[in-house]
Amino acid sequence: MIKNVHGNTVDHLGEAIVAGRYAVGASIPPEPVLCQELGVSRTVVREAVKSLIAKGLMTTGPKVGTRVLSEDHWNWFDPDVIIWQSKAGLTPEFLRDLQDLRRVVEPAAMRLAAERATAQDIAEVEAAYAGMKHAVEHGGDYVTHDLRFHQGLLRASRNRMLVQMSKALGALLRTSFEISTRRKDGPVHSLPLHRAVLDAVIAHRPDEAEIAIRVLIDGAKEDIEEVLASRRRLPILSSPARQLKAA
Amino acid sequence: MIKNVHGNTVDHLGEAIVAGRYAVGASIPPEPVLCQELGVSRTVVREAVKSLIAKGLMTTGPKVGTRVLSEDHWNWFDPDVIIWQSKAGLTPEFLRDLQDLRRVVEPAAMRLAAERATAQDIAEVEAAYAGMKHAVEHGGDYVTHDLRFHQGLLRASRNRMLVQMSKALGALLRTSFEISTRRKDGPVHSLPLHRAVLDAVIAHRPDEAEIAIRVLIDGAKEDIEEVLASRRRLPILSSPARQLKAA
DNA sequence: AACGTATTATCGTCATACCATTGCGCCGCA
DNA sequence: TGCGGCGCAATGGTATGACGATAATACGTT
Repeated sequence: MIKNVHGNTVDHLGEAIVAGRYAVGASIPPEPVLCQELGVSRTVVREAVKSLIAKGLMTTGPKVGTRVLSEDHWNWFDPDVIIWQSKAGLTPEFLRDLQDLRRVVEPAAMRLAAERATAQDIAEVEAAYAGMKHAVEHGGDYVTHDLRFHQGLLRASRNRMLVQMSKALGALLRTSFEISTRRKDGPVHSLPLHRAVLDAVIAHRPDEAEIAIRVLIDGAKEDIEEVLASRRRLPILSSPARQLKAA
Repeated sequence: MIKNVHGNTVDHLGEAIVAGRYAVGASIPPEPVLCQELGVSRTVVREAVKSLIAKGLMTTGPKVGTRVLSEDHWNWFDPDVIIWQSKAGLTPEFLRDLQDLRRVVEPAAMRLAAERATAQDIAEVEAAYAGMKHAVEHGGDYVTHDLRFHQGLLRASRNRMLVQMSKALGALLRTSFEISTRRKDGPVHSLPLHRAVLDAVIAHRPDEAEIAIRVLIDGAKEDIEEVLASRRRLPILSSPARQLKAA
């Protein structure tokens, strides 16, 4: 498990920062101290910090130390940052922001997908749909295929920025889907809705695709809010994001 | 000008990669060679590479070398990546992607802003508007205030993701605005349109705000397409993005 | 009391050495 | 002659130590 020291160090520090374990604006322990705490060389610490700087989490300067930046400086579309946030605990604000984003991005992306999707794009999404259907009928992993379905459609929009978002949204979608599927009959209900989206895209009907995805998202929204409301007393949702790191 | 070695190295490599000077999938020269070419130590090269890895531009591995990843792996919302892309030359595809994104994001953001904007948000945008008005009436820098206007409204959406986009969109918006203002009477025409957006937000009317911003964006779209079409024979647009680095 | 200078803590850069991984070619064997 | 395993070496990964640059702090001078 102790594979590469660098990655572990970045994760460790990134998680700590995103979790708010260091106050924003405050200085992190000096390099030599961190070296000792983490049991790694200064080289590793410095390279890890450079990575975090690149992600907008911190700044450094001689004598001023290494300071944590405020949240509106992070690169919120960096998959790592999203994953760390997921692990740190999905706050209502974070879920709201992401849900807003989904409502903004996916309908528009479906419109573009309906105009631009290639045969290969469609084939991939069909495969994902088949997986979902199989999971509903014979049991199995529904969420993974659900994720592939949505990301495939995002990719079909043929817009680099939207594709980037599909990566960033991965963690949210997975969480969202796991919440939705927690309700009995969740998949059974949502399957035809997915079919409607896909059919509209195949038929090159942007308006229908947009409407269909809206229905889907709003359904998920209710599920999330419901679970969120009942979670006040519950512990943090176990982080499902780790599995994304492979991609 | 030779301030910090690290930043220069990152910029140098980042630009080279985004400009396509290294074929995707191909290996970059080994570390020692880069050290010699750039005249810096191996430490600096490694830290720079770590930064670029964090931005999704490359991967490394023992013996396999440092390979540049394909475009759909970059973090397209990283301000640096956007700037490098701008410097490398704004391809029609890139402009199309960003224009699509603007059409997707800004109307939705205006809706949210109309619902959530605080008094301070409004004040900032009003200040920007005043700057625009002053520039129109007495001459001066119009584009900078135009940029502040739009970014202020994005921030007013109170959504971290959208705020992040406002930073990433900065380079595009500036370019877009400079193209638009190149036409005589551009500012004179767009000023009342900006006023309409701001008024709608102040009045908390999401629908009106969305419509108003749509008019604004579509106007800019025409300008961009026109300039783009007439640019076939012209050299690359001089990069205006450098000035954003201060922020 | 105010200002300028000296101190010093901390990051920035460089240099060197050795470890770990892995692609590739060599060698031996069938 | 063909194939498979084994070892070499290239390349990034990590560790260490030294010195430079910078800016916050404290001290001393006016």
